[in-house]
Amino acid sequence: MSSKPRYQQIKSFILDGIKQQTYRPGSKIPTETELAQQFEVSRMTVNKAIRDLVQDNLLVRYPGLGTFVSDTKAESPLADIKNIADEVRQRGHQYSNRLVSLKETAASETVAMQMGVPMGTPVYRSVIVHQENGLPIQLENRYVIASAVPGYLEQDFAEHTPNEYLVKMCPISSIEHIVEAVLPSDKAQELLDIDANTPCIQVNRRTWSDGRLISFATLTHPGTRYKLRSITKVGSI
Amino acid sequence: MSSKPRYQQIKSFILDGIKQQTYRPGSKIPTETELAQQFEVSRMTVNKAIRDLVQDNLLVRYPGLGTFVSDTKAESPLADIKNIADEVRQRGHQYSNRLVSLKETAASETVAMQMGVPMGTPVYRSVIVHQENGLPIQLENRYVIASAVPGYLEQDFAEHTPNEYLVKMCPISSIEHIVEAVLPSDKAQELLDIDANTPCIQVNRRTWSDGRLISFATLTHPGTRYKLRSITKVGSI
DNA sequence: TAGCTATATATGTATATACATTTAACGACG
DNA sequence: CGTCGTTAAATGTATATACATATATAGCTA
Repeated sequence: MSSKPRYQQIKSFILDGIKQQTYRPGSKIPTETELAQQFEVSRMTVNKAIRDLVQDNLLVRYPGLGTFVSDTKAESPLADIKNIADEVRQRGHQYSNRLVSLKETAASETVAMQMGVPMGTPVYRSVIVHQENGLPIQLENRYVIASAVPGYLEQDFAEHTPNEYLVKMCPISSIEHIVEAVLPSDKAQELLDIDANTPCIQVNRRTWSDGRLISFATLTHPGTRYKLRSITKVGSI
Repeated sequence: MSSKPRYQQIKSFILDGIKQQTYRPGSKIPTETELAQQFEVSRMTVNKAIRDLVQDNLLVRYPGLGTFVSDTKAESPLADIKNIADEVRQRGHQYSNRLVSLKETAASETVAMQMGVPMGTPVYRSVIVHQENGLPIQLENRYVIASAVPGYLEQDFAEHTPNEYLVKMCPISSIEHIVEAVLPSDKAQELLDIDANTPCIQVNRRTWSDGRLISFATLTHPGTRYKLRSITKVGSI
């Protein structure tokens, strides 16, 4: 019956303010002292809440000035993969996809391990083939923690990808990509219309929202049809 | 003349311990209380130092158990592949390499195109096999604009990688990575000791210093022995 | 023997307080 | 009119302390 920690409540308050546009990008949020008075907590508790949000890139702080809502969306290496639909359209090509499977299931042992949840936890699983000008370029096999994204099964993925729905529902705070080279499984060969000897890039992606892991996906691209590109600005060395 | 904050000194102490392998991946570091006594600071100060390192994915904490050095693969936002030597050593393994070729040459047509210089421009070319515990894990084929990095040929690459020398010589301002999946060339098969059907990740990397392109490299990893990992904080809402 | 119960240990949260550092703004002075 | 110094405001660092929570272990009990 323990309620959430006080600093979590303050985080939620600020997060809501950002979502509701009460605090707009670039604008100043109340000072630590003000929030401490408002919530009747010590300044250090407010400090912890704000520190967390700074870590998530939602706020920036300037000593002597105040705390402000970030206006820059951190440019992400591998950001391109994030929105394959946009990427395809940006090339002036036609994007389409084919929903192979979409259902609620219980986490298997391997899935449970990847997602750090108990075996049998309810998850949504979707299998989608993304196509560029009708040619399959990516096989997406995704698991989502059911409790985190209600309404996932009712989505129409013809127009919007599952990922687009995800980022709309919960603010993604962190993404992990593990990239490897593999040969395609039988199922992948069939769905991507390639033969057994076509090397593929496989991206294993996990996303977190506010510290909680909410999705795990494997994205398989035929090496002959797809490349990942990332440009990184380096501060100083 | 202000010295560094106390918590920074404690961070450095722990970081050094990790680098020197005093604290190995998976092992337990001293408790907050112990560190507080050792440094004669309050527990909260130690807490701050450790929190920072947890945020950087260098440590993981378990309530009731202790604080441990992460054993996950070097968190390389692709940019950090640059230091494969460190990455290997951080895993507690032995790094070595084999210099296959190192000489000055004139840019061929394809190289010239990749680097955006006239054909025949003097470049240094090096071919190196990087090894983890004696097993080849990366084939590096690198071209460097000769005028940008004098002394490149005289380097001893046994201890330091070409990349380490590069970043020491010129401050890298930008890095481009293009990742693809390929099957290895005959030469790559031989040097990496793999067969023709082993899928490989090939990273094509170009680096700029102060707006000028200074190097182009292709890094080939057997998919069975190497994965790229990247974690990205996202600021979206 | 299986299971329950302290108990010790280590991290997690929270408070009240103090002083340091950074920045903007105001005002006095030349 | 511009410059310098003071002050106020805000975040940054640090301490001492208290209690909460999570985990493993040892010992007791049925």
